[in-house]
Amino acid sequence: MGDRPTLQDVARAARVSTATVSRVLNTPGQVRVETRARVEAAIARLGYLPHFGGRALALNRTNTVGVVIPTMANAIFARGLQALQETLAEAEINLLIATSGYDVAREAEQIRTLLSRSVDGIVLIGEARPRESYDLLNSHGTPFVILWTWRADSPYICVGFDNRAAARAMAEHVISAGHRRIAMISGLTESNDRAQLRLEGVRDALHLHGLALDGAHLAETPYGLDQGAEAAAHLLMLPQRPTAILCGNDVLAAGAIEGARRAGFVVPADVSIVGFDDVELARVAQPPLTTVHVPHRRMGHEGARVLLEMISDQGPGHSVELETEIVDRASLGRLPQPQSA
Amino acid sequence: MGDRPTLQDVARAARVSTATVSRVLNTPGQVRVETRARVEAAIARLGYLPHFGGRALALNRTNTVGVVIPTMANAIFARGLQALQETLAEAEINLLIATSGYDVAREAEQIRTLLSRSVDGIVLIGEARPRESYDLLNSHGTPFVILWTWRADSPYICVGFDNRAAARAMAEHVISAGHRRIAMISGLTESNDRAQLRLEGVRDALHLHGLALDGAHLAETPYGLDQGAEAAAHLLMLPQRPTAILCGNDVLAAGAIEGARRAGFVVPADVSIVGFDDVELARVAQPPLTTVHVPHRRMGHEGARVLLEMISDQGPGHSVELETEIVDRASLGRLPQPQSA
DNA sequence: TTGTAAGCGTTATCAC
DNA sequence: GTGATAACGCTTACAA
Repeated sequence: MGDRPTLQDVARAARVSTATVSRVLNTPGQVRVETRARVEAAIARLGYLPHFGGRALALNRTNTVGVVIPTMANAIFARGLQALQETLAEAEINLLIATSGYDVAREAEQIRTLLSRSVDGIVLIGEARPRESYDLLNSHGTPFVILWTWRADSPYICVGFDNRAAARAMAEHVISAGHRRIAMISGLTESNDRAQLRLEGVRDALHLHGLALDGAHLAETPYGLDQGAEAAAHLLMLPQRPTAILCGNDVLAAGAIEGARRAGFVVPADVSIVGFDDVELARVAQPPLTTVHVPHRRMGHEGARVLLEMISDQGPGHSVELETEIVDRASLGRLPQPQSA
Repeated sequence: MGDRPTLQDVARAARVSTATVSRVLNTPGQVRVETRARVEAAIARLGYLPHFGGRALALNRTNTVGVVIPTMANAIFARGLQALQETLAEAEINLLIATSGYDVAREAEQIRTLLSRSVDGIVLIGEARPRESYDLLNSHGTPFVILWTWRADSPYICVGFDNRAAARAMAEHVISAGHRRIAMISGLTESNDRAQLRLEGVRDALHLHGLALDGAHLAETPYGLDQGAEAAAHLLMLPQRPTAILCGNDVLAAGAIEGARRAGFVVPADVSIVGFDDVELARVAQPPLTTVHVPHRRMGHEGARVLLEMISDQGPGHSVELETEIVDRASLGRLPQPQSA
């Protein structure tokens, strides 16, 4: 006990060579039935399990895909991962998960670790990272795909959606509901391209309608229920009180609803609040959140599929653009159209 | 590109032996400064990263801990994992995450995979699994800890809480609020000891008060918002309509609130609904859920700590019982005490 | 159909 | 301080 049996041990027990045991494991067809039976019996009796390190060394393949996500605490990443894993599991591939805590230096470190482990492929979130990380990835020739974002002219293989366009569409939606005094609670934008793009998308739409997001009406805060609540309370104290608050994700939005309620405002009668992501929280919040539905499961499945292709075909891979969709629930209210634009 | 540099390559480039390069990497103090500088330059220039497989073979250690959870789609596991990972990361240990989908056979398979990868330790959820899995674990001598459950007489190292006692306490709480017609929406109990224990705990408390949970008042369903809603709608159609519904977790409870509302009932005026876990959903639901707070972050941190001890000291490890706590929010209403028991 | 033996990239035990 | 060299467990020509 404690001393793990090796191929040698199995070979001895079955009175064959290690090569034969290896064949039983990998190409059982090449072994005579009786020999095979003897070997299999020995394997079972000893509780033998192949040694991954030895195999990795001999094969230069690990059947492992690595992924670096910002955090597992955000349900949307966890759920995307679940989908990713389901598809990888079908190909008998395991997932090595690392987190960066939204910190680029930590992410770079995690990428090194994954490469060091000879993962067959890597999944990353978003495009924003130092050149060195991309260089390292390329010099090792390890295929990688980027999730949660998609741009027409991205030099990388992306399986995701256009954050900017999606946010712009949501802002348009809010504007066409009659809102003019609009505020935003954004996630931290530093080295988070999804947050940046969503903010830009909102700005795009406002600009198109001759509106703007002045500093006072933009709150930037880490994702969290409390942070959303606090930001909303603050925005609602402003002299030019917003009639609608766009949030960088559903957690912030759910928090914002709570903050608004505590400050004595009724959603959406007094203030409209919309989210982004469409997680369970959006459906449970009261009023239920009008939000942008992100196809997180499809993203996971497609991402896995594309990466698997790159791994087996050694091909360049291809990006996939996924569609988002505005889910109209009840947190967005309609305002009478103002007389003058 | 594509062909990863090895220790040999670095050694050649730095005009030293592989042994010296290895020393620079592992025990830099033993190498003369100038030699070290030369080697480090070569490492940087070549973009060398140690080969994990080779190292695993030579060291018989992988700096990896494996964990098998039912699913990442449930936020509570994802969050527990996040905490687990934070503590492991401090010890430079990586997490290999596998999911079982609440299926014991798949879990057994995943345990084999983890052992095959020579993980230094394993984290499992709950105690319910076939003897063979435990035998395999023991025969390999790989330390493991069990999370999410704790029993005084468990033969395993557990870092968790007493699910039965916690559920009993919640049921007592509901009873002492005056409820007598009580129903439960449980998660699937087959090979899920947490779900079983929570159900038993509720039964314990009811029994103590001369009450019982007849078949009609017990719904067993997979975790999910829709499942909770459906189960609640069904229970509320019963002739002996329950005044309180205990749920196996917060997702079911949040769904139940939705189901009750859609069926025209007001929570908690018409029916009280309580949950278990205390995830974000509980706070966001309207009315906010009265639920059992599970210290998922502490569980992750403590679990990691205990496992790390077992790995380094080779000691037997020790279980840790964590306390749960009832969080009173607004989904539990008080009923006038009935005249007769 | 089976066995022999080289090689995968690292670390560790020796000498020097 | 540094260099040979023998493990570590596995796969895979090549031989038999």
